[in-house]
Amino acid sequence: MAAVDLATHPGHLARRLQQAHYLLWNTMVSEETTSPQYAVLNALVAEPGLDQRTVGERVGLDRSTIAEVVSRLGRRGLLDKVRDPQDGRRSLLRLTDEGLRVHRRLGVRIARMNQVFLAPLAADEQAVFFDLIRRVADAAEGLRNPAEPTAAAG
Amino acid sequence: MAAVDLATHPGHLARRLQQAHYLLWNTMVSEETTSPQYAVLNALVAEPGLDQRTVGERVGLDRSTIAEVVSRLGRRGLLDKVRDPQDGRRSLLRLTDEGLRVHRRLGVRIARMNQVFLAPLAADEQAVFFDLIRRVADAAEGLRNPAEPTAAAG
DNA sequence: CGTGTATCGTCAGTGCACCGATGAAAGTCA
DNA sequence: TGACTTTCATCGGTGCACTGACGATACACG
Repeated sequence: MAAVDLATHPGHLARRLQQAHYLLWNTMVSEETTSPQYAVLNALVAEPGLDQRTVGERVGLDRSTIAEVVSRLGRRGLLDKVRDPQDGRRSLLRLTDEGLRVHRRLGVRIARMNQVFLAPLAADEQAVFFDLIRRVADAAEGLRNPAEPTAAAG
Repeated sequence: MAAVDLATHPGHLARRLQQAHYLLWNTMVSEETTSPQYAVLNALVAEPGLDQRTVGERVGLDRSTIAEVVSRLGRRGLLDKVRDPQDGRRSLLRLTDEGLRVHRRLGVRIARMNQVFLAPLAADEQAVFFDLIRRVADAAEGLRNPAEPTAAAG
């Protein structure tokens, strides 16, 4: 009898939070376009013509995963993918008109969903919620990327 | 140019948080046993002989997923699975000695990992972190399960 | 008793997410 | 110029997570 309470395990809570979001997205936003797919569309709205690897970095997807997501978006005609003539290793990505349209259409629905998702928290609590999660996620990612040697690094 | 800041999207943060945890788990806890698998082991330590569906409910996994997780744990000899003689639809689960051993061994490593994971937050912030995430996740799950009609439901 | 309904587990299909290996392209340096 | 190293994309493998459909079992009602 040495069972622990999973509610005190941040990893378990993180997984449940993500599942909850997945369900809400599926019902309130879209059944075709997933949240990671939207993140890719959004990155390409901000910076058209970005290369695939950098897009992955922007949205937090590794090389294998971004390749699959891009492949699906391409199959649906939401983006175009061309080899960089300057650097034959890179794939440059650009949204199609349809891709732009999908991105714009989802924006409204996502805003509505976020309201529902965060409804249990008061406004000031929502700010704390964002801050705490971001700090934990950033720190954990920092453990992976051994810290770029900036000027004042020891 | 109508790109949004993904840092204001709770779903995106939830995904990044979970990925960060996944990486930390992989390096600090175990490469064989995943966090959901541990959750199942833990549920069976608390309540041996539970049926498969209820275990899934306890740890937040749907029927399909719990079936796969249980299958992997069974293949590794960490639990036994028998048909309920009272109800032929149910599968009853029970940890083996090896399953108990794995659960006990991981406990220490998980505690260490949680410390590292939550290190960026002060003690009182950690409490808030748990509270906010749990409230959001619970509420979103509640939207799915239409609320059991308790005595004072309207 | 028999028919209809609900529940449990499984299976097929889709999608995210990681690792490690591989091959192509680019850059470095002797 | 030729060999070494790095970087990017892809591929194969594993695992989590959901949906929808299916068969078997159990239950409830007439």
